[in-house]
Amino acid sequence: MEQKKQVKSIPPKADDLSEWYTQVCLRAQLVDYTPVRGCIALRPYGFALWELIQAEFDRRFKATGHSNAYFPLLIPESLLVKEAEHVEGFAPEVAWVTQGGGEELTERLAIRPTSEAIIGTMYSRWIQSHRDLPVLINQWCNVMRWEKATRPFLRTLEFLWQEGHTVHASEAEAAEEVQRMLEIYREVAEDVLALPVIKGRKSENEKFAGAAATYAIEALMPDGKALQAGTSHEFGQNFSKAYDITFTDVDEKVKHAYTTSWGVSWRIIGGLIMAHGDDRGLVLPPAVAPHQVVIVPIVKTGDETVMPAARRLRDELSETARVLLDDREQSPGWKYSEWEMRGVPLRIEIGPRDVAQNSVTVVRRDLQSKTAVPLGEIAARVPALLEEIRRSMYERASAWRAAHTIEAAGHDEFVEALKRQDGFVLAPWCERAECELDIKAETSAVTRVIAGPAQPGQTCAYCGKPARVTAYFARSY
RNA sequence: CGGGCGGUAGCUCAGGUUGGUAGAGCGCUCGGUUUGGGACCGAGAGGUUCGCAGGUUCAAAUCCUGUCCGCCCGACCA
Repeated sequence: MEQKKQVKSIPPKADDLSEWYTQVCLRAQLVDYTPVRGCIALRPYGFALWELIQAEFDRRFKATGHSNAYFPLLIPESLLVKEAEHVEGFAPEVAWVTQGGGEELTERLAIRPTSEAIIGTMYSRWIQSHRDLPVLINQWCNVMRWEKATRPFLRTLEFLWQEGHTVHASEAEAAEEVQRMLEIYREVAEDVLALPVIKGRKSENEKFAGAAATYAIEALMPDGKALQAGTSHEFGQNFSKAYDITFTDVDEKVKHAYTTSWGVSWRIIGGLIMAHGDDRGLVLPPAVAPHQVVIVPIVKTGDETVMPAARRLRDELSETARVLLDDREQSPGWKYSEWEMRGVPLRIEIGPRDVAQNSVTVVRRDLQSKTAVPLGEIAARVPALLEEIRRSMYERASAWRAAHTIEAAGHDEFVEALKRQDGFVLAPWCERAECELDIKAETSAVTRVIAGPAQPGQTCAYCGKPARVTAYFARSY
């Protein structure tokens, strides 16, 4: 019908992912830029999305015995520097407070880039006996890292995240914790957010500053770059020695404990946006969509049947889903575009024709499919439809990732695949740090995670030395 | 941090080279008609004067210098 575009649309996702991404973030009203460089404002719709994601993680943390707590934003420099590798890793991106109350501070205070230092310090006071262990605490908070290049959600100076910090009597128990939490990250990413990820250990170069081992989940973005969507770290006794976290064990000996930390940030929202969005805008996974269903009434002048029917429908559906009845003055077409941009999974159109036929028109955001559904059946079908959308989104993303993951064994094949920058390249690798740096210099790709041990006799796809592992390589965000 | 581009109404942008005192479309407000894919008509408001600070000039949105912010590429980065 009316094809003239009154409102500027966003560029096609495939043409310019960066611009598309920025436009979707802004026009879906998730975030806005602020007068502070690199710091975004989370608007109500974006914050609602974050709260729903938080709830999915938080529920699982609690179910595995963790409690939430809160620690200071400011960390005295003397505490931060106690773990040498840790401070070296974070030093370039720490912001410092040097004045307070109009006076120069005697010791400058770091704005936390992460809280190992302050939490470790507190733990040393709280733990004396093996009976005090394990300590299973999580903190939801903001942190700050002085990044040079920033983008909404993916890399901002200040960001919201969660950091779990646990203490254990044995290395084995700590290792188990690290895997348990990594699995929760995978579960939320895949089963809730429909975001397929690979799970594995990080290389020496890529691991967390001060960690004995780092594990991560990595998602693949449409431009072939990998996005680290969650990390879980084994610290061994590195931090317990630095922060003096000791306990008297059953054998009456004083021992250093084993600690872990694990974190997920709002960066995962950036992953969702890029993985699922399309040329019309955002496509949200139903489980975390602030509005799972939007009802758009089509009211002709003089009609008195549509609005009451729409309100009844809203009340009925609200028992099982988050429903919004959009009764604003704008035209129906305007609302369709608006809610498509904002990623609402299901739209229900109800007009005089529907009312007359005792049905509604249901439109799926992921497929843009329109179906007439009898009014009497819609309430029962919404939950199933939402689940079907999640499954369909996951399958589409999985298929895409599978098509962009290749195995390479020989040097030329490996280098060419990485230079195409088209996705994950799985290859046998020697696990040497120098080799990884060489690969990066030539292809700008790095290891994302180590999938497992190499087959006996395999050689490194890049340098030809004996392979120790099989690793996923890609460029990264 | 290096290279490139940009900043003028809420938004998208024109004006700039040839300095002369700021415009369009959309949005917004009011009234009316409308409403099945971003409706239409009429009236109206809206810029401390063009990111900010200096400079040149009788005169700067326009020229010069610096600076801040944003975007892209690169470097860097759990």
